[in-house]
Amino acid sequence: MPARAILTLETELERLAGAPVTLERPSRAEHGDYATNVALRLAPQNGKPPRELAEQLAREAAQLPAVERAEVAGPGFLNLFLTPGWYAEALGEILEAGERYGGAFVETAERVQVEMVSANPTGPLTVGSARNAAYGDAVARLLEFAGNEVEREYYFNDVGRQIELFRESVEARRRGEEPPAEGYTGEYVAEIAAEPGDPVDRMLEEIKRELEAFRIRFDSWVLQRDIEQGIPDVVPLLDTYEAEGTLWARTSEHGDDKDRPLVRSSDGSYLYYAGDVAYVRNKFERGFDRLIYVLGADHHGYVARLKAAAAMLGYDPERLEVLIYQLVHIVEGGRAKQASKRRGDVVFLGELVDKIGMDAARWYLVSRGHDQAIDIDVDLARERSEKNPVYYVQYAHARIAGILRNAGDAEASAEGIELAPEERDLIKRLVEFPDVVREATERRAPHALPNYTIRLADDFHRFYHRHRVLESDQQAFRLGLVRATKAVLARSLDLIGVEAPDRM
RNA sequence: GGCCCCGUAGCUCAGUGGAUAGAGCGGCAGACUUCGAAUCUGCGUGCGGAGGUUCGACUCCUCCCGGGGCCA
Repeated sequence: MPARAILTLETELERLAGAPVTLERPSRAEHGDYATNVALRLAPQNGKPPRELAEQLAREAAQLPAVERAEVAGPGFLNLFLTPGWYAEALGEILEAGERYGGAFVETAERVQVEMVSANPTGPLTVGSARNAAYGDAVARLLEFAGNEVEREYYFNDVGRQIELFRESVEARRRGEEPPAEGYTGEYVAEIAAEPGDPVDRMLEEIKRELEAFRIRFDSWVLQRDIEQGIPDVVPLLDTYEAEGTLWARTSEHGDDKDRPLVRSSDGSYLYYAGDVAYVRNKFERGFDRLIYVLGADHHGYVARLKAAAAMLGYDPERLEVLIYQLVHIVEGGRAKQASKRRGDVVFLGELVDKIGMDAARWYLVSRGHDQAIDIDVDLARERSEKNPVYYVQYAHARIAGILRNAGDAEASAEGIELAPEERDLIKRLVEFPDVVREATERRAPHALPNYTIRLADDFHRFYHRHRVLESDQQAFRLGLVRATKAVLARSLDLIGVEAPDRM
């Protein structure tokens, strides 16, 4: 959903052109404030040269109140230069909306569940889980801001081989014995052993603390044990057959590349997929319109089988969405390490936060595309953190807060008399925000926000250096401009779970 | 062998059909008696390779090469 000032202009141009028009920002200033390629797209069907169509459109567009002048360029682009009145309208819209600007754009709100992290409570959260958390939470925040109702869920194993192994490892430690073969040996095992109580419960408490500190609030914590109770009810609902002493689900009929085993006939024990299906059913029965799973790239095989589960249960598979992010690799001494919680040679979320800080950690983990694998060199983390762009963006916010403190209750306005290039650029950047948010939400790609925020901070810093806000001949307008900038910076940072400080 | 992700500047990465492909880091040279210098200004012969689609391709299609992952 573009800003209203853009939508209005597009609608007027559509009326003139008789075809859909989308405006884009040219990279070069001499190509105008906005441009459209509508003449290029229309030329083939009209049998006229694109430039001729563009010339006619330019003459008509120049009559619009928002348009100062319209020019034809290149193969047939229409370049528009806008009036101060248009800028005032655009800025007024932002000031009116404040931090709500750019949000609440969905046509029909959905009840969405985002299941994320869901790491086994056999150790503290790793940086791999932290990426899941940072990415999943940013997607959830975007969906909320868009106008949906979102719940965050954490699913954890409280039964199974790894859990038993973890308990045995801690108990062996308490008795002063060696851990079992393939058991857990990390330092945190000793710390848990030194305290009373069930190791799994303690670990789970620790994980909850870590996630809260990481600014993620979960609405529900679901136990594997509880979900598995639904298995006997769900198996009869599926398309199954018996072969090789096993009951199979015919998932290959629903887009999976092969069928999945459900029940071992010899002892009636349930296999892993049976639990997956029971969980899918459980989620749908709780009334969600959309289920989102956030999984690492090593789980990409789950996509087809989870969608097959939804289909077999009679739900539209489109309502079940699996977001896959690429893995985090640990690099130490220039060499990649094989991360293993069991052996303890892994980097934990807590260590990353200790080295680079909470804001830099959240920023860093979400600022790369989720399709991009991340390397973390922990030795370099602190050094790099001092140069993290998050501080550049936060500084812009703090600077504005300082100006507004000094301004007291001075009046702010959207009306500028004469607009400098830096003021036009800053307003156009703010006008981009609703599009950035919508696209980031629809593509489940929150990394667009850090990138946008850097450009916004950049435009602000440049403006700041060339123009005084207070005690200038345009104080009210410039106060309006920086106030709008502050609101959009704060919202952008909030969407990725980073704080927007008033002082640094 | 099948499937998924990636190859863009020295390094880390943006850019899912538009004009002369961008930012951060690193490097060099400048700017504070003025609202916060954690800032600003200037300096850049790069899209792995080959075909194809299009008025127009980093972007879409096919094949090849290279890196990561899952399954067999």
